[in-house]
Amino acid sequence: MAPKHWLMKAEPDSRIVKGKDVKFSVDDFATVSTTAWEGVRNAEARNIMKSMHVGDKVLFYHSNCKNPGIAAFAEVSKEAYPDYTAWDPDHPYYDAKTDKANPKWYMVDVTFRSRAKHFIPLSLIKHLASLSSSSVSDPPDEVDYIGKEGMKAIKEMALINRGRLSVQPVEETTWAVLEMLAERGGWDDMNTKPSKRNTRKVPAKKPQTQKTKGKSSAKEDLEAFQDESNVEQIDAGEDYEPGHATIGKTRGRKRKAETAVDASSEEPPARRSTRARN
DNA sequence: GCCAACGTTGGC
DNA sequence: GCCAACGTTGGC
Repeated sequence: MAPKHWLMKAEPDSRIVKGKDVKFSVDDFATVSTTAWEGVRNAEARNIMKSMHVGDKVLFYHSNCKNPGIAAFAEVSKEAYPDYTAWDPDHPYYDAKTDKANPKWYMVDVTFRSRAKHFIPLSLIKHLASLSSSSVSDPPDEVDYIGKEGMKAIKEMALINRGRLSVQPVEETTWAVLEMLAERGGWDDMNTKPSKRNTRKVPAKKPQTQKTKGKSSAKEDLEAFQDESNVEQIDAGEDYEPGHATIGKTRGRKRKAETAVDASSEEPPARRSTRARN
């Protein structure tokens, strides 16, 4: 089967959780070469990882930092196996509600391939996405090489529409566009920042209740991640065992959140938002 | 550090 | 099974 494409977020800046630094930057990644993507504690992201195969392509994304964006290219090097860090009480992402007899959290191994020659800032991606708000538009001159199709592909990225998903699918054409951007660059003199005014502004603010809006959009593509079928227990220590540097350092995967979801059995199909938006 | 967006929990 | 309250993500 042709390799699929994904985007995975890590935090390049230091952040201490339970006394441990969860930072994992592109430099850290290049140094260790292969890392166990532990710490994902969101059911949808976990299910997506379970659907990955060796050889699938991964975009390594810098999140929760000054300049978020795509920093490197990587590849899945080991399919999903139980995330043993969930059972370690001292680990930043320990989850008391899961046990070895019935693993709840999984991780894959990801191997570094190359740095993006031109770091692709989220601000550029968002800027391009905003240019074609309604109809499909031509790209700015600086990145005209991505074409209209490239603009469309970017606009449909989960990164734009599902901002909080830490592990997300990337369409093949979108991958090609991003690869091209990383290779050619050209936007350095472009103003991709939203400019002064606060883009996130929303009219009347109403503390709660906002969840009502319907953004139904791009979650359709996320279908097919239900999985069910339990990846059977695979021993976690094949390439490096717990306690090894890779783990000691911990990366900045997603934090906790989530739970419930499966409880007794494996989750129901594609549960993304449970409820939330409608 | 703020806070909007949105995912999760728990009462009913 | 709905939905308000709460907690987290992550851009800015």
